Amino acid sequence: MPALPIGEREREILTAIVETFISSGEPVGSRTLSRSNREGLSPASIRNVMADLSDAGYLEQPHTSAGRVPTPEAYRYYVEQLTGKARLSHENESIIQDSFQGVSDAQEFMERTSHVLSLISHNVGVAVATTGPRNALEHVYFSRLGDQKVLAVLVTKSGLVRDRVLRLDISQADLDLAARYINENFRGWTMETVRAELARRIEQERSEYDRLMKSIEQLYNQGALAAEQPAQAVYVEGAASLVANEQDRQRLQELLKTLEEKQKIIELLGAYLDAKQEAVRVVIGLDEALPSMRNFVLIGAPARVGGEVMGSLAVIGPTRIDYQHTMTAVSYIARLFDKILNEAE
Amino acid sequence: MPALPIGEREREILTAIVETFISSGEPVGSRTLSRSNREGLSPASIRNVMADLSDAGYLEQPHTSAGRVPTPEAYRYYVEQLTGKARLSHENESIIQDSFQGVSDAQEFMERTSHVLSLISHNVGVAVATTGPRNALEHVYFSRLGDQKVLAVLVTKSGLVRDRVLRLDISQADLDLAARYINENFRGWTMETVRAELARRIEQERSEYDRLMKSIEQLYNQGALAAEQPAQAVYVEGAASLVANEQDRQRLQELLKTLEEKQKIIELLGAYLDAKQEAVRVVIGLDEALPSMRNFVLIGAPARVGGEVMGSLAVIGPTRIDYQHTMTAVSYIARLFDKILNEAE
DNA sequence: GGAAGCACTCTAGCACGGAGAGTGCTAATG
DNA sequence: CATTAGCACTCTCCGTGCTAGAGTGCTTCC
Repeated sequence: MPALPIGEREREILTAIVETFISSGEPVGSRTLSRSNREGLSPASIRNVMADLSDAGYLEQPHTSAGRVPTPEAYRYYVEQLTGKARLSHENESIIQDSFQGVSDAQEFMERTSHVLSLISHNVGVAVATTGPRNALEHVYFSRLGDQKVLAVLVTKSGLVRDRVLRLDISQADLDLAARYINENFRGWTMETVRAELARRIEQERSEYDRLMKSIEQLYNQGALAAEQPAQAVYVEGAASLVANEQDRQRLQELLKTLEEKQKIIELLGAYLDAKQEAVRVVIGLDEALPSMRNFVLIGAPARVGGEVMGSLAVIGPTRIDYQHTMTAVSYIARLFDKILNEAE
Repeated sequence: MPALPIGEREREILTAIVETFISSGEPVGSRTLSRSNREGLSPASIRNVMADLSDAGYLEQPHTSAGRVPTPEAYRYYVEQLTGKARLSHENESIIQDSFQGVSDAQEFMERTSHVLSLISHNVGVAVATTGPRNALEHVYFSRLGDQKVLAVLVTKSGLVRDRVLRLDISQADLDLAARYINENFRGWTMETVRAELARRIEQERSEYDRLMKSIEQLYNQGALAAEQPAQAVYVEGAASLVANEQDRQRLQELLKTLEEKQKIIELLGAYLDAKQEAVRVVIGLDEALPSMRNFVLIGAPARVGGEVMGSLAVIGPTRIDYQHTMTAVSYIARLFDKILNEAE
């Protein structure tokens, strides 16, 4: 694959091919391109450039007498040179405004986000609300449910609620003491420091017989304070749109199956959307993370509140996606998230 | 459609047709049937019976020279005459045992249920956990999250947790008083009586200036004690299996879309699975409730704990579904639900 | 360097025809 | 008299052959 110095003409033709293919879905021929190209180059000249772009690995031909199709490389190049200055359309803006009307907690925001993203992008909208280790503890809350069972509720500053039932046999009085101890000592700490500090204290006081610490240790061991993602906080919507884009039934089936594996979706977003990045990220070709998602694209961003990552949102779609508008929508919603949840606290 | 007195021979042939069609998916011809039929009737005799069954509305022909396909009427008849004595296969039994290992709350049970059902039936598994008005209150719990926001957590005896963020400005002290009042007075009551009684007391003491009652009224008005279904407690899994069964892409798309509308799924189950019914219910033809589900079938049962309905579970699939095994699995899981959650309380 | 012309390649779509499966009817049969 | 064998008929499915169309690469000309 010889490196090609991409000049103005090459750039123009490549973006034209990408855009035409995105909107038509069919291999782009030199004739078609010559007609739409404003400089009025002849098909033959375009063919020359196309041949070069093929050599350089930007274009592919399904078969000898077909037009050209962009490779992942071409999409990457295309996305790179997008200005990113597009405004959200009025229609989409009002969809978004309507959808987030009255929403005030992260959980609910994320749920709507997946819906809105799938609506706007006509693809799969994904949103994950993370009860991450960096979230600040608001309080915990334990309640005996019956023999051997304790309900643990963990509330973060941001209003995320994580509940789980533990198999433990501790009296309500002891549970109350434990909750009180944790709330009084650790309110406002991040979950990760709470856990670390608790582990330390448990270790330290193990020698003495301390009823309180013993309850706490049991609760701790059963994961009462684990802040990982509860499965139901992954929202995926718009699977139906895959039907229109994927011809191969076998693959369609695999895709749908993958989308139902929430854990994989969490990993996918986790792998590509890191906390540091500011803007929208576009990942072309998801096969590294998920083999079934070869040829798929992720357009996503972390969801932050005042610098703290609270989750992520993304659109998953075929390489043939409207990059510009989707990126704009994702970035808009990510900012909206910060705004709405900031004003709340 | 003349009524046909269905005799032994008709019954046998009809069930044979239904079973053959379910397993092959292809129109059943008289020859095929004659071969598999143990009585060894000739194709010609079978044709006579088939003609009668067609007249009576039990069979249809895609075209003149094709075999016969059962009508919804035929499926209803078929299901009716099933003995229901089938045992769960060992394989399925161990799938179920493994999946519900360590599960102890309703929410989690339901989540797994949708998964297991889709796995066993190779169709769409659906489960809804209802925080119904008949659930008994364990306790409520309010926490101020910041300006104007209050987190309300409602826990039922059965371990269902329902949380929501309310827009209210009440001090934490007042919230604590309100929670305490409710917990002390109403613990163990059903949500519907709690709400009724609270409404009564609020009304009664409206005249006097009572700070406590005023907080409670605000909380009440904002729905802190509303027990309706939160959207995320609907679990749908196995959409991928539709791809294999539905040829028409247009319809496939509609189906997937419908499955994402949780509200519709809740209504669907609500409409067909009522609390009184004991056993598994089979509904053939869902087009009344959901037009996109023409030709689809629901096999479901309410999920009870000690007589109290806590949700419902069902398999949704094409008319060409393995009724016997699916019914067995649904009924088994419904009983398991009662067992697991009973032992818990 | 760009454009025009031309031979070549590959696919999509359609008509055609035979094989196969299934039916309904009628006449023969135990 | 119910059952069956036989037969003519119908309809789909599938492979074949053909054509139109789109697109390419290469060579030649400006």
